[in-house]
Amino acid sequence: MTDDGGPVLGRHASARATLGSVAALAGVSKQTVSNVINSPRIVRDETARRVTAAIAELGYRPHRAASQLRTRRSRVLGLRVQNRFTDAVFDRFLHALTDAAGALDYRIMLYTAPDDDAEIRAYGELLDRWDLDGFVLTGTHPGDERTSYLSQAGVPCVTFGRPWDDSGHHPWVDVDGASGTRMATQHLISQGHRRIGFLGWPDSSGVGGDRLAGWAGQVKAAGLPVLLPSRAVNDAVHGRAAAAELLDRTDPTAIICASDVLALGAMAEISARGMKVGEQIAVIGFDDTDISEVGGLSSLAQPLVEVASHSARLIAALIEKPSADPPEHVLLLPTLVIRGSSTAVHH
Amino acid sequence: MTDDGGPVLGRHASARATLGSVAALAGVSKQTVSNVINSPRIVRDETARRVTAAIAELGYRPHRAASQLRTRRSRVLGLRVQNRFTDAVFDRFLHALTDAAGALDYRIMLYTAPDDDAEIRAYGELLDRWDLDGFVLTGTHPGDERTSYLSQAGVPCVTFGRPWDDSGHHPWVDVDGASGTRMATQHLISQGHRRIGFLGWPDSSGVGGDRLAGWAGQVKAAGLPVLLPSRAVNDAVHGRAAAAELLDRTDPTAIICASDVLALGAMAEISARGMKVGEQIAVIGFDDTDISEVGGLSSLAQPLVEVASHSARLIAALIEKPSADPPEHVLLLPTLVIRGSSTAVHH
DNA sequence: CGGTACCGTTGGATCGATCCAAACAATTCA
DNA sequence: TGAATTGTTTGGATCGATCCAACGGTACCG
Repeated sequence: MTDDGGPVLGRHASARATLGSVAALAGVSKQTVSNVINSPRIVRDETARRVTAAIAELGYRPHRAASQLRTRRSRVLGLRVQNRFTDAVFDRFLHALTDAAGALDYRIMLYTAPDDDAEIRAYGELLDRWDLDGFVLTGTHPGDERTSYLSQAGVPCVTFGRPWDDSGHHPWVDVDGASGTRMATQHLISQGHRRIGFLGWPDSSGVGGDRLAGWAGQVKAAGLPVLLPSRAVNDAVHGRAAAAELLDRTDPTAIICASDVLALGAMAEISARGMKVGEQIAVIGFDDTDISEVGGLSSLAQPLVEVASHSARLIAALIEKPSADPPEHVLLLPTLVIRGSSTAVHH
Repeated sequence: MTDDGGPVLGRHASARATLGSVAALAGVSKQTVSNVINSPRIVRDETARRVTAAIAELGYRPHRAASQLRTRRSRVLGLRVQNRFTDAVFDRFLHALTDAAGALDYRIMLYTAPDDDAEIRAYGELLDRWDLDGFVLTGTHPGDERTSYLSQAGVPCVTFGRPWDDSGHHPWVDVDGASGTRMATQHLISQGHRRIGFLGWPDSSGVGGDRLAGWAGQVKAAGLPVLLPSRAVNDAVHGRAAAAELLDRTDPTAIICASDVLALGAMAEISARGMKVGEQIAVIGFDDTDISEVGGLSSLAQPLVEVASHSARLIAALIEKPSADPPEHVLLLPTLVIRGSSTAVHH
């Protein structure tokens, strides 16, 4: 079999390039080649040029496993695949994170776990066998023990989501849900609404509580009645039932929902009652998923690309120079995307 | 610092267990320990017992990078994160695949690529630097060059999706969309429908063509009019417009859609015209996403857990014994989940 | 002119598992 | 009993990159 041209797919080259072969071609030692790659400053310019040329000519790519064996650094981050994250948000985040990590030369390795305890049990294997450099955790919640476990073990991690109880000795990135629902409320008020309800999740702590608080605060600040929220687990069927209850009990002209899925349920209920979404009752969702676009649903969009790039940046920093500085926290604002569900004329 | 108890998190143990330390404890050579793990049959029972005990006592876990350096096997599979797969299907597949691969001691590593060419360009780096053992490809389509590229390079791969043109020299797993839409059509006929339309994607080859063919075949076989399908790119807005066009042009009493997203658009249009979905016009979607559950949309559910476990099994087999046997192909049937959108009384 | 300092470079040991060939033990057969 | 056979176990080299200690060379200083 002949070499089929170039180092595009190393597997086919007659012999894959190694530090040694590059060194031989450049007429220097292996160590110098390594230095050119890892600590360019200590190498003389002219030497560096020769080595760089040799690297290019051979299409040399450092072999991770070899490096990893010596340094105990894998350049791989662990990410748990959630069964159902906040709906359709997870896969967009996944894509953005893979990109952002890749830009810093990190890769994402997936794992699953039925619950947090199982996840914690899985860490040992992922660290011992695979040398993961760190974890990106999503879906933080009150009582979350994962971060304290990891930081105690000295393993770098970032969370997408604030720590809801401990003081947060790790870096995190989050989206300010309260500001989002505050914006949504303000928008509805400016459209003339006076009875604005909230359709949330059963759990009033964590993310759900945050989104609820923004609505409640703004409604109260405007001197409007704070209608008791209705609650449902995050699927459209329960959302619809809870919306029905909310409509019957509080007679609102607008409903802000903790998620698009709940909003979908609410819209279904409103339509089923022969009313028009946006005209008789305004609805605003959260997450700006496909659902929103179809249904003409106003919704709060999370800046997932930014969340991902900050996450990658923070964990890379933590891995590369474990500093004593206080960890950085990033809180981003969602964007209100206005569609027909909150702007059609009403009354 | 003292050893904080047990090998749960190896990083903290005073010294991590290696083949050597296990061998010393068991009073055998490193090679024998390795044999116990990798080729148990050639080791005497009593020796194996001693070694196994030592492994347990030290909480030994083989270090992948070391093994990988020697064997060129990483036990890692590459998977491209699609921006938008067939909606909400991807993240469920991802979860199932991570699980299924994990059960065979493989891990999933993600990568992104804007298009197929970029993906092919990315293979080199993933193979050379990371030693990926193989790829799980999704979203196959006519003209797909990824599989031929990989098989030419001798890299194992499985596809979720049939090869739509080449003869398929690689194993694949797919869901029989035509059978699905055939079942859906039959179901509608049994509900008394005579004018059954189809709302599909612009591209009539590949997945979309398959789903369309099932509908067309069954309608024709029943001696009913084959109404010219309407087509739209896969989002609800275009789906709604295309549904409007279909309703105007062919006056159907039922519509089968190539996806739930399109079905959502269709339902929106039907409601907007003051008609009731299921009563005046039946709708059936594809993928059985959350959308279906809320909207009471009948839909074809893909058996993603099975797809994932077959995919994992097939690629693992290919990696572990690259045989000359013809590659295995698995075609699974979707399940028709019947809801109100296709059963409410009509006429 | 010898000594200290620094800079760039080098050889060799090392990470932890697996490959291979050779050594050893147990069993069979002439 | 000795030789041939089969079955287990072992030492040492190896994968490819990085760590570390030591090297020769140039510059500067007293």
